[in-house]
Amino acid sequence: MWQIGEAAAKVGVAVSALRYWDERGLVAPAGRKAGARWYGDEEMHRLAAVKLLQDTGMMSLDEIAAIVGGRSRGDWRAAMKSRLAEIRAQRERLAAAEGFLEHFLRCPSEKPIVQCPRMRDYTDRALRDDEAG
Amino acid sequence: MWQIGEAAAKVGVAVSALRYWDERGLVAPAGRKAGARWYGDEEMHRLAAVKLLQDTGMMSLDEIAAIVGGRSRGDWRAAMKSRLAEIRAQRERLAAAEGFLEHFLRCPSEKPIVQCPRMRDYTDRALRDDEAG
DNA sequence: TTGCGGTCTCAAGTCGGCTTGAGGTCAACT
DNA sequence: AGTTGACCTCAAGCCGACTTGAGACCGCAA
Repeated sequence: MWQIGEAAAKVGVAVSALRYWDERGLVAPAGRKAGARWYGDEEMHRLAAVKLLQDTGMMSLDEIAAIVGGRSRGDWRAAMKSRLAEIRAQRERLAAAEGFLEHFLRCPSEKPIVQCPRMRDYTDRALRDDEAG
Repeated sequence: MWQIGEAAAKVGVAVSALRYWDERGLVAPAGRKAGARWYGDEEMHRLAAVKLLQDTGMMSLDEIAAIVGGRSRGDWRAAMKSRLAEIRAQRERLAAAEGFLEHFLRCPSEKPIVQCPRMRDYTDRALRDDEAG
C-alpha cells in the first residue's frame, strides 16, 4: 500500500494531480487511514493507465475515466475507436513535423521554408490537403 | 493573393487564429488593402508551416515563431533539437497508447486493466520507468 | 440607398487540467 | 512539549491559444 506522495512519485505526476483525479472520479484510493489516501496494487495500475492515456494529449479526463473506471455507459466503444484513429493520424503528423524539423536543421538555405523545395513539399501537401477537406 | 477568409480555409484554421498569429508575430500578411489583410504565396507556406508544427501539440507559438519567422536569436538550434527528441518520445508514447487501447477493445476480461496480464505489461512498465526516473 | 458579406479593432471570456495558498490535523521523533 | 513532515479541504488562480462580442467600415449589387 502506498500513500499519495509515494504513489505520485511512482506514477510520475504531482500529488495534487492524484487528488484531482480522485475528485474527478478517475481513480479513488483503496481506502483511507486518518484521512490520508492509501493506494493498493490495483489502484497503482489504474493510475498508470490514466497516465499512459493522458500523455497522448488527446483524451479528456472524462474519456479516460470511461476506460479506466470501467463504467461503460453509452457508445464509449465507438468513441474509443475514433480516438484510436485520431492517435494514428497524430502519429503521422508527428512524423511529418519530425521530417520537417530534421531537414530544417540541416538545410543550408537562408530562408528554408520559403526557398527550399524539399521543405515546400511539406507545406504544399498541407495546403492541398486542406483544399480537399 | 488571398484574403484572410480564403487563406484560413486553405490552411484549415479559423480566421481569428490567423489574426492572432499576425498579432503574435508568426506570419504577417504580405500587405493590406483598405485595412484588409492579403496573403501571398510565401505567406501561405509559412502559415502551413505554422500549422504543421502547431499540430504536434508540443510547441509554443514563440518557438514556432523562432522557426517560421527566421529570427534566430539565442540557442534556438539547441531548443529545436530537444523538441525533435521530444517528438520522437511522444511518438513512442502514442504507439504505447495505441497498443493499449487496441488490446482493451478486444480483451474479453471484465476488468481488463487490473486483470489482463497483457494490459498489466503496459502499466508495469510505466511504474518501473517512473521508479527509475 | 439599402442591404449584405466580408473585413477591421479591442477588450473580455473560455477551456481543461491542474497548481497554489491559507489554515488545519495527525503521528513520529528529540 | 514542541517541532517536523506528510497529509487534509476548499476556494481561487493560472496558462496558452484562441474565441466571442460589440461596434464600425468597405465595396458591390439589386
